[in-house]
Amino acid sequence: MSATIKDIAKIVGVSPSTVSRVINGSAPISGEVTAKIREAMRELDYHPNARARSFATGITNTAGLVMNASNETIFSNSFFNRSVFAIEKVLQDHAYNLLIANDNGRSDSQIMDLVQGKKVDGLIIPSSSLDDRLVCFLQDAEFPFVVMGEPARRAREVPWVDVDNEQGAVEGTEELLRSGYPEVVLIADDDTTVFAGNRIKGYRKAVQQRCKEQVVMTHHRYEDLGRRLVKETGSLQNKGFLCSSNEIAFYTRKALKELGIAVPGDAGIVTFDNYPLAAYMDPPFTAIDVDTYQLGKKAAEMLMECMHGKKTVRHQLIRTKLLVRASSMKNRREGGQ
Amino acid sequence: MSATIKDIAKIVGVSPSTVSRVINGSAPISGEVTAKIREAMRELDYHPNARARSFATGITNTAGLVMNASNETIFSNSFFNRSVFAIEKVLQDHAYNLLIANDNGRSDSQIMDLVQGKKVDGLIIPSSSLDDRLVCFLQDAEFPFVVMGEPARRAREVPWVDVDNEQGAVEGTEELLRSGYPEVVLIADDDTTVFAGNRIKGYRKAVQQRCKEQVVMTHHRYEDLGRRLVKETGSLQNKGFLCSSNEIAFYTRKALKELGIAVPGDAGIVTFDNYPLAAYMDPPFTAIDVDTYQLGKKAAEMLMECMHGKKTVRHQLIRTKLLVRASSMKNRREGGQ
DNA sequence: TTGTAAGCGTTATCAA
DNA sequence: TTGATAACGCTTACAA
Repeated sequence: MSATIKDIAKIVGVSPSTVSRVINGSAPISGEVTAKIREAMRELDYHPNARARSFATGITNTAGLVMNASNETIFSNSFFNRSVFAIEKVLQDHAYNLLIANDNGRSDSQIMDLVQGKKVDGLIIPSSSLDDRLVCFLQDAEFPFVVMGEPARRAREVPWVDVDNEQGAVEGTEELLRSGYPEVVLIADDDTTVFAGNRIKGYRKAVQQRCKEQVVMTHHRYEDLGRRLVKETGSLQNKGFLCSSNEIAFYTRKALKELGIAVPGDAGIVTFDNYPLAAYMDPPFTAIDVDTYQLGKKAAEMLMECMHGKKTVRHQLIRTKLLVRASSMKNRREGGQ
Repeated sequence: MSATIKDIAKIVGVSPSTVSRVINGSAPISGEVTAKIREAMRELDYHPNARARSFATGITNTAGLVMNASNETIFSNSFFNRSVFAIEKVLQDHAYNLLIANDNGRSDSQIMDLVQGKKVDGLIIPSSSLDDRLVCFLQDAEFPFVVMGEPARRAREVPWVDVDNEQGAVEGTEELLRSGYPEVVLIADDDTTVFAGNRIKGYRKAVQQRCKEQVVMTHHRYEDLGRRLVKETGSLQNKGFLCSSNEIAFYTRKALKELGIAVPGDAGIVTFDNYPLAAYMDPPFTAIDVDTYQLGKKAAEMLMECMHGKKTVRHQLIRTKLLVRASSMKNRREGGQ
């Protein structure tokens, strides 16, 4: 068996509490005793038992991250990866561990189990996993948590971090207008999610009075996109397309090609999200990039503050960054890398 | 404060141990008492304290997954996501939790901390994080662990799961030969990693006697790829290219285009890995798909067995699957989806 | 600056 | 089938 605090105490000839105090710096101990204890710890290769410690203190030094795997997009998505990396880093800097749980959507929620079983001191939860019942539960328990993504309900009373989708849409739209496409069309899968709503809001803000609003919903179906675009917005010549995903952008570009409309030149494309896909398209897509590392970082930092009882900013938006590539230009410039 | 086992005991008028036995089914208890205890647990909304339990039993019911973030590719990579999802699922089915730790490569390793601090009962470690020192440490401690990816050293004495890169290379090569490209060239970033070595091995096995071996290393540099290919292998006409990554495949395709060589038709491409990128290329790339879900699942299952002391298969290869798309065909068939 | 002793919630050992 | 009692390793009043 591994050495315990008692073993150290015995060897040095002090009480266990003294050893504990040296380990935690929780009380002043004479230099001499401290040195002897340190020495003994090294000799016995002593390492504090985190289990025992967390049991004694009531603190686990662990935060939980909920992933929502019902949402398949998480996979094609570097979102999760970078966020996890960032979260882990922040936690580690505070000597916290990261527990990952999957929200299987069942009622015997794993999320509640983490709280009730006292397995974690705080939670980071995707907005897709947040329902009223869970919010009530967490609030009743006064349990620290942060939501990733602006939630559809109770957004005011719950702390969250999100990407500034509105700003991203504004910048994407303006890029197309600025490049010389007088009309900009927003193409999204649907308008039911909060993030889609925010993108539409930003788009509206940007086109306001400069051109007419044209929003097309794909409902996740991309065959026949060209014809639908023509039907809903008229000629595609000289239009800029603000696409809400790389996939939409791909099918838009394909539709335009089939209709003999050059990109860039005859039409421009800007897409949300910057997966490797975007840069490798022909032409490379101008993208509204989301810093998911930052998103995770902010979420973790906010959670750390919550767990330590600090009253702090409750909502944070991460700015997007426009990566200008060929697809949004107006005058075709071939030969660029 | 939340209810404890003692509260239940007091209400029902039994001893705490009896309550514990009902909870764990660790000894036969009369139906009547059992019912009363169950009832009381419901009434007080009792949930066992996992911390206390793990302290008492010495079992954390938690497994650790090490991620190696020094390896940037992890990000563009659905690898990690799907594997994590699978691992979490297996663990959850066994009532285990998943702890994520980042290997920061420093000597005060977080990995060792998990073991020494008794935070986890077992570990899943990427081969990139495995060095001799760590292996010795884990073996000395007789600590259960499984490696993801065949390790470069000590492969025989350590349990691991990996993708069958050799088989994948065989199938990819054969697809190109079968399609009618008499010469197949393998393009890889380097030959220093185990997985690259296995791919080369598979490629060699497949071309053996059917055509001459032509292996080109990019060393992660892709400008000028066309010229280098010509220089090292001669005319690119009628060649099949087995690319070790989607990125290589992209640049190969680009180079061929610039040289006026049609894909498919004049040349064929098969790529390892099936990121969204591959399917969205023009033409869509035939891909050697890696089931990372399966990889994670097997790793977790193997770990569960290790943790429960079962002697079991120590090495597992996950078969790859060839997804045939347009890029490996011989006769151009346009118009297909 | 240090020691004593209680306590954290659960399980496990021994008796009954 | 049940109950005492100790034990798990550490922290933390309270005393000294």
